[in-house]
Amino acid sequence: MNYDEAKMKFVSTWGSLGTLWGINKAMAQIQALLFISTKPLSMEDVMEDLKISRGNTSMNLRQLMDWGIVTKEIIPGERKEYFTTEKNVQELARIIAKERSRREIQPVIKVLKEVSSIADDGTEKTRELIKQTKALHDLTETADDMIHKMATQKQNWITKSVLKFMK
Amino acid sequence: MNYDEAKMKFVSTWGSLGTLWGINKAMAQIQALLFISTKPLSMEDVMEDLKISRGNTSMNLRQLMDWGIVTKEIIPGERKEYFTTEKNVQELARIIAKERSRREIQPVIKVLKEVSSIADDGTEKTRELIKQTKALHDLTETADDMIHKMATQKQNWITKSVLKFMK
DNA sequence: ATAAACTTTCAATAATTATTGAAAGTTTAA
DNA sequence: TTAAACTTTCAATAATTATTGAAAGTTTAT
Repeated sequence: MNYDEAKMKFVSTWGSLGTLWGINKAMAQIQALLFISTKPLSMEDVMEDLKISRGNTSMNLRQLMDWGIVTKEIIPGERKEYFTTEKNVQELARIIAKERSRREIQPVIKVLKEVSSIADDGTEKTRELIKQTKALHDLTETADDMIHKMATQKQNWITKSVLKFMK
Repeated sequence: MNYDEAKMKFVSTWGSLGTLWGINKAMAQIQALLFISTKPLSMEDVMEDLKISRGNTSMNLRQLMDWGIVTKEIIPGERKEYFTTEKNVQELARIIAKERSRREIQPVIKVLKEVSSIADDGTEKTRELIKQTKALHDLTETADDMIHKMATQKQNWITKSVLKFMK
């Protein structure tokens, strides 16, 4: 496998993994491209490389900036805008975990709390609803908390020692 | 909020969260319905409650069974098939984590390994590709490992003490 | 064996989501 | 100020994904 093949394979695989971290294909591919680039890329560069339209590129770059994963880079003497992504995987994981939590998990936790707080009228079905949504609430909250804390860890040793401990 | 409102709210919220654990809306809603039901439900019950077609119900129940989250229940003297879901949230989390890992994360780890193993031809771009995909490989593998181990924990104390430790 | 009760399959259709491209908007240089 | 270089917006369109419903398939009771 040569460089170009490897690059393509990486970009398309990472793109299809987009769903896993809740973003669309083009967005994930653009990020992947920037992630392995040795220098900032212009919109032109991205369009050509991924063969996607200008509008698509513009919108997805904007979204990546909203997520805080990509930043504009001004290159002196250049008219075009250039883009870079966070290159540190640990930091990348932190940002993604935080954003997904805020956008998707927190709202669900809120609903689970509301639903599990309805008045217990003594019927079996109400009791079951309360019991089960409460359990989901606790699980979701714990998992969210955990992911957040893990992603926040600046060093890796703690993670590794926890893993070892859990073996 | 009364029982019916709470139920609806829970089912639709859980449904929209489907994407988070990688299944579609109908599938997540069916699971949610079974999760708070005090007794096994027939296909008829599910169809009526969620207002979805027979075909849709059948296909999604089958998928839930493939995931290992839902099981058929034979009720003596009844012709219809009845369905139940795993009621223990911890066990549910374990199954979901395992399946998602197998279906989505493992294939990506494999590609990252392949891509990060190409020959280093000494060029800057190749070096960057190798370096960055290696970092992603390690991160993905560690995260996957971690989630897997957490979900496997039968008791909760260890999780709680780890969280406390990380505060 | 047959028919009723039920489930599955799958081509057609609907709903949703992503993408394009061209017009409108913005910035910069002269 | 104007025009070239560039970016953004958004209605139209394409691609993808979910859903339907009816025909085919299966099981069970008689």
